[in-house]
Formats: sequence, structure tokens, C-alpha cells
Amino acid sequence: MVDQTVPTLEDVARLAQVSTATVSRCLNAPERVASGTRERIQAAVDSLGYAPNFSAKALVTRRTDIIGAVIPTLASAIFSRAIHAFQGELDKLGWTLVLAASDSNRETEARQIRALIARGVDGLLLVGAERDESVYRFLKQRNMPYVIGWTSEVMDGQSCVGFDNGAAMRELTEKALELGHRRFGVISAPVSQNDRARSRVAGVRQTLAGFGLPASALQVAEVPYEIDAAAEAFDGLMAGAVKPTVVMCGNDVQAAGAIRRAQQTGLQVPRDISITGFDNLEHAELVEPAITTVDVPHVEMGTRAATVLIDQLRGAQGARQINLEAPLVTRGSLGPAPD
Amino acid sequence: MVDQTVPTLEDVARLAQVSTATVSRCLNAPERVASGTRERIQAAVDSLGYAPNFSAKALVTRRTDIIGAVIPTLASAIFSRAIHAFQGELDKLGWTLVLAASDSNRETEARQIRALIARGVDGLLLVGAERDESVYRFLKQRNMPYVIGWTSEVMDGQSCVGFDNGAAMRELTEKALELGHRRFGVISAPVSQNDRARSRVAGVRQTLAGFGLPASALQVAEVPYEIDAAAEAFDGLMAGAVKPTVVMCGNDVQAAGAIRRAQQTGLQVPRDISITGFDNLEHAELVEPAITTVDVPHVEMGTRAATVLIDQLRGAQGARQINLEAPLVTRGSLGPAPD
DNA sequence: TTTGTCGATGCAAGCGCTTACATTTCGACC
DNA sequence: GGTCGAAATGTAAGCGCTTGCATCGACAAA
Repeated sequence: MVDQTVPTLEDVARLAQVSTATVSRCLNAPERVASGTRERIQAAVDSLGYAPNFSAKALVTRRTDIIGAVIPTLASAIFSRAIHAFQGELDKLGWTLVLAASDSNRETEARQIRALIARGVDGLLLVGAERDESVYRFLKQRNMPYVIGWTSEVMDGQSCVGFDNGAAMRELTEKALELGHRRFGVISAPVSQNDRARSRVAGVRQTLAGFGLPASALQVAEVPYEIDAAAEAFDGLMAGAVKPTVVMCGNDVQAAGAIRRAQQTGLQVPRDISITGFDNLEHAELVEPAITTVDVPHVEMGTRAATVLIDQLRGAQGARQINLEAPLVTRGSLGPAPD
Repeated sequence: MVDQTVPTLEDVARLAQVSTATVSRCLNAPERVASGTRERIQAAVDSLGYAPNFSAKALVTRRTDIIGAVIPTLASAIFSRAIHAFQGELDKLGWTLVLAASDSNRETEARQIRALIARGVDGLLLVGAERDESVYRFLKQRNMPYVIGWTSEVMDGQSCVGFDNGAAMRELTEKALELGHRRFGVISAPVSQNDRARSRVAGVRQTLAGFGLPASALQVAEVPYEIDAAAEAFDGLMAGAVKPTVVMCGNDVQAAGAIRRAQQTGLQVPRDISITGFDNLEHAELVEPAITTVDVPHVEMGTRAATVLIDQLRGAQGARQINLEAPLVTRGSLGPAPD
């Protein structure tokens, strides 16, 4: 290893017999440099294997071309599909993604948002609209562009790319009502710090109330998005005074857990009990019976989030609120209510 | 929005009536600053809401505290669990993760590795050992620390945190032999640019050869890690002259696709045909029958990869090659060969 | 009092790049 | 050949931070 030092603009300039300014221009706005010079510089760049130092560039331009995303988790497929699409689109547009997972912890999320901003990200993708006001103040104070995903319920002036969690759940609930169900169970993620989960539960509640059912027609259990936790929650619901005929789950992982537990306890799905999910993850159509669920447009959400954010960075005026379709996917796990 | 400018070290210094050098020391090595001064500076930092500019810092220290990871995809759960653990550990240690997905494309991967290095990452996590020699030359030339995940077959001097793909598959194959299977099908990811997939297939081949079976006892189909593609590949294998009694899949997604297609064509698993997977993804125990598979230690791999890489960045000498256990998980999809 | 030591602090250079502004070059045209 | 404007290029000032070295002052020992 003879030459341990990385070549700089100055090395290129010297080799090409021009000033550093010309090299810089050649790299950033080639049309402002005479073609002969350009070729000479290009040759110097190639022979030196020069690559610009982004820290130096960022220092003077005040831009990093880095976008940050803070998501609840990568551990399951829930967010990873959208993040994959998000990253792919960013890559295409010349941006780089830095990623942090908050494990659905509010303080962690706030810390990570600050950390990414300190790192100099040009923009942020956040999940859900609910966070401390102090975080939004900070974002505003630093004039940081951001887009909120996975929900369409945001404040004026905020950009989002999401869908209506409540509406999707209302639609699913109506379907269940049509099928004769009158006693509902819900297995949800803890709603206290999760606006999307809360909207979903609210969607069920509103629909049932609108239909004229008493509050007792709905039992809610809150547990994490894990199979075993959902299985236990299912047991809890079925052991209640008012046994539900349909259990609506906050996502497909919980639905899979509920279905399995139902089958273990000798119940047939959907003959004895109907179960629904949310997200349309890959496994939703693999389990038996396949899960009736809501098709969350993960990929489109990720892609659009990237374009909305980049548009904003490039100076587009005004917030954009994009509300995507999240259609019902009817499969075997939801059937008519038992007599 | 009155004060649009972000406070700098100098602002803090002025307010605290010290030099910028002292503020810098106070932030990076508090013990070298008198406690009175320290308090004054702290107060100034707080009142200004000062946060250091990482680009400037990186420019002079030549370190970014950013780690890059280039993985094949985030679209499924295959890599995301490990990346989640990797990011969590990095976060704990004070590092930040930037992520790029190559979609298993060799050129894209090479481009992304270069891009992340240009961005100034301090280290890299890569998946699998197989890439153009020019990439490794580049890595070496730039003196870039990196760790290779998902395999233990690396060159001398390279660090890895993985497992023995071939050994795991040999073990699985032996199990199938014990159960009386003599005609094997394999559904694999395309092996041409995927050393892990190649090792897995080789594991089957070696075991069968060692057992004395002819080459015709093994039929291989190469398709992407997708359910439908796997289903078609399954059809292809079953339509061959030598119908397999067991189909070993490159991962659990393919196994799920194969199982479903088997059932659609009236075959009972494992009575008529056995099917195995790889990875032990969440759905492996959700489908019916549950998938016999290899439990890849995703989380531990992610965590250890982070610590190995950071150790290296901190100056630990020599490459570390960590070979984790990837034990068999016996479930319903693998049974005795039919008579 | 003088000297030496050491902890605390300041000074200033410089990391590699961009860019406003100044200067040079080069044709086109008369 | 001389003039002029545009195009091409150069000059140099920073961006915000770290850090080697110089300085200062307090205190202990002589």
C-alpha cells in the first residue's frame, strides 16, 4: 500500500493543469467548461481514481443528499417493503437513505430524529403523525422538510403519503356486518402511542355505533404485533362474557396468530369464528384459510413518499397530502356469522 | 421564523466567553476543561440549541461515524430482521446506518458500494463473499473496513459473521436420506451470482454423491425467491422423468410456494411429497404443514456483525471469522418417502 | 523571590470543496 | 488591426470544526 492518501480536487487540478475551480465546475456543470479542458480533467480524474469528498462538499453547499427515515421496526415485513421501494426511488433520484428503527418507542424516535438531523439529513420520512409537539417544533425550527407515511390524517401544512386507516377498517367492519356478525373482537397494537392503530380501532367502533349496536358489542385487546401475543389475546377475547363471532386484527401477523390459536382450540375458521387482518403481507394468502385483509399499498407508498419529499427539497411549494387506496381483499378467513 | 441560521461553535464560544477550541474540547473531552468553564459552555449550548455540524467535523476528523450496508433486498423479511438487529446495535454504539438494496444485481451492488464509500462511510456490511475482484481491490485501496454476512466461506484476511450454508443443507439432506428419500428436487435462487445459494445446492449434491446416488437423483430448478416462481418450478420438477419425493427449497418463501402448488395439484404434504425450506422466516410455522427448515440466526448475525465491524474500526487487529450455528428445525413438511 | 511544573486556555492553520468576482482569451465584426 | 462581448478560467474567501503548539497563571519547591 504505497499511496495511502485519497486524491483531492487539487491533485486533479495540478495534473490537468487547471485551477481547482475549473475542476469543480467540470464535475458539477460540465457545460461551463470548454470541451478540451473537460477531457483533460476527465483523464486526470480517471488516472487518479478521484472521488469527491462529500463532507467537504456538504460543508459548503449545506446539503448532504441524504434522506433519513425513522420507522418503528424492520424486524417484520410490515415496513420493509415500503422502505425498499423508498430506497429504490431515492437511489434513482441520486439520494442516499439513512435508516433508524425506533422499536415503536416515542423517546427513541425523538432521539433518532434529532440524531439524523444532526447528521445533516436533507429530509425525513416519518411513520404516523403522532409525536411530541416539541419534535414538530424542532423540525420547524430547523426548517426540515419531512413527509409522513402510513396515514392520511395529518395537520395542515404537513405532507403525507398514506391511506385512511379508519376508512379501511370501516369498510371491513361493514363487510362483517353484512355477513351477519354482531359481536366483534378486536386485537390491536397498543393504541396509546400509535395513531394508525387507534384510527383502525376507531373505525370499527364508529361503524358499529352507526349500525346501532351497543358498546358491549365490541371487545378490544391490545397486544404487540407478535404471533404469540395475538394468540393469547384471542384466548382472552373468547373467554369473555360476550363471545365475538368475528375477531378483527390490527395486522396480518396478529391475524395469523389468532387463526392458529382458534384452530388449536378446535374452532374452525370461518365456520365457527371469522378473523380478519390488515396489511396484506405475503403470508396472508399462504395460511389456511387465507386472510381477509386490507391491501396496504406498501410499494406505492414508499415510491411516492420519495418523490414527494424530493419535490419538496427541490423547492416545490406547499404540502402535498396523498391519500392512496387501501382496498379490501376478501379471502377465506371471513365468512358468515354462525347461527 | 426569525432566526433562520443554525448556531455554530463560534456562537457558543462568544456567548460563553471562551475560544472555539475550548468549546470543542468541552464537547469532545469534557475532562480537559475546568468545571466552571464547562458549566458556562453547557449553558450557552443549551440556550442556543447548538448541535455540531457533522460535515465540518467529518471533514477534519476524516470519520463520519456512519456505517453502510448493501443488501440484496428489503422487500421480504429475509434480510430485514438481521438489518434491524444490526441497526439497533450500531445505534447503541453511537453509529448511524445507511442502507442500499442491490436487488441482487452485481453491477448495482458495485455501484452502491462505491457510492457509499464516496459518501464517506467508515465501514461496510456486505452480503455474501462473491463479487468482482475489482470491488475488493477498491475496498483494499481505500483501506475500507468491511464485514461479510450470511456466509462463512470467505478469503483469508476477510472478516465475516455467517454460517455454513453448505453444512446446513448437508444436514437437511442427510435427514431426508434417513427418511428414505432417494429422488431429490431442488428449487434454488439463481446460483450464478449468489454464492450462498450455490453452497446450498452443492451441499445437497455432495451429500447425495457421498451416499452413492447417481447424478440423476437430483434435479435443480433456479428461480427467484418468489412464491409464484417457486410454484412453477415445482410443476417443472414434478413433470420431469424422475419425479422427486422431496423438494428442497432455497428459502421458506419458495417452500411456501411449492407447498401450495403441491396441494393445488392434489398432492398431500408430506404424505405424497416432502418439501423443505431455509431461513426459518416467521411464516414457516404458520403454513400448513409447517415447514421443516434451517434456522438462520438472523438477529445474532446482525448484532455480531455490528460489534465485529466496530471493533475493527476501533483498531482491533486481524480479521475475525465468526461461524454461527444454523440448526435444523424439524416440522411437518418433511416426512418419510412414499413407498 | 525565583524557578519549574502542569493544568487550562487561546491562537491559528487547515480539512477539501464551492462560488462570487476578477481576469484572460478568443472570435466576430468593422 | 482594433474593439467588444461572451465564454473560459483563475483567485481567494470562506463553510464549521479539530488540534498542535504557544501562552498564561497558580502553586510547590528551592
